[in-house]
Amino acid sequence: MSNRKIISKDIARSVAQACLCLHVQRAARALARHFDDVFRPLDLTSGQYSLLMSLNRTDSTGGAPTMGDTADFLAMDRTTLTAALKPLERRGLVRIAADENDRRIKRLALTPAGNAVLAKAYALWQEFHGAIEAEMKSPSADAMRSGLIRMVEKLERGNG
Amino acid sequence: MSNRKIISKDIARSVAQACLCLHVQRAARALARHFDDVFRPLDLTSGQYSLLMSLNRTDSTGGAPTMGDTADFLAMDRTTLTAALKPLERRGLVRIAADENDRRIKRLALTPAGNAVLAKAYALWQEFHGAIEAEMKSPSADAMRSGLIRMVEKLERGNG
DNA sequence: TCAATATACTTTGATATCAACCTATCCGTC
DNA sequence: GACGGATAGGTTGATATCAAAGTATATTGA
Repeated sequence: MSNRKIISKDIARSVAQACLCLHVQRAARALARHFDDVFRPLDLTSGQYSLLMSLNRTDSTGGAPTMGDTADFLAMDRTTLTAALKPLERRGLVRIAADENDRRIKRLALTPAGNAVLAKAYALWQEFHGAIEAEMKSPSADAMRSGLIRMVEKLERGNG
Repeated sequence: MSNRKIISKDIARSVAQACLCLHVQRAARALARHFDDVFRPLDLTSGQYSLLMSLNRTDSTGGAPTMGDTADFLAMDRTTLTAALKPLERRGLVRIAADENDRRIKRLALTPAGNAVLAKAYALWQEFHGAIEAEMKSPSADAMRSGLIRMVEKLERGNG
């Protein structure tokens, strides 16, 4: 008894109800599939949409977003971003250029083609994202979103 | 003006605040990294933990969980599950066997080794998951979780 | 019976994800 | 300038993710 080596079905049930990891991953997969479908006419995934949209930002100095900057914003490993940019650069949607003053830094920018695709994707996003929020009723979506944001802040602070 | 082809920084900012896709993916990545760290001593990822824990269930007929059954539970594509099981089966943590009556169906089960690893992982999970919930204050974690669950239900119902 | 359809799962190919390790550049100090 | 440490990214290898197309088994209907 004291040296319990087997997880009972009751424990498994309670973990399945409580585990944030499980529910966040489930939601991530279901949402990604949904928006992958939405953006399929543009040959864009939901992750690529978030990445392209994130390039309309400035870094802490007001310049174009950098690799590290963007990876932090997306709560993504820097090496994941390197890989994720490759198909977008290959398609000519994103331009990557070394900073003039610090050759270590790479600055990311949307090309005109990237901007055009993003504008079309934004129209789709508005339609389908609005539908989801409407179905969830706003307060519930808001509570979920603020919980997610707070959780990421706390998780990232630890590793920072 | 009417044929706007460029996403302004203002629009990008509002999308970044509102987009559930972005915030759920961010949270999924941050949480996965965190629990990957937690489970690293057991050479287990957070996703593998959820998968192993999900095998302590019964399908709709009361039998051992099947592939499709488990994929649905995790809101995961069936082909993803096929791939995810391979390292676990190779390590001898999971056993996969064709159903006696319907050879199409594969039934999944934890091996004794799988159960032992899962029991150790569960102890770690309790400790670190409790800490996250405590930091978030319970009502906020609860609101987030129920929002996520409701969202997945609605998303999966559509595709069914 | 047997042909058509449906169901359960697999394989392949592309992208996503991260850890571990590596390279290039900058900065401070001597 | 040269060394040492710090910073910014890249590469490799393993797993995760899904779509498209495929295989095997079961069911249904003529």
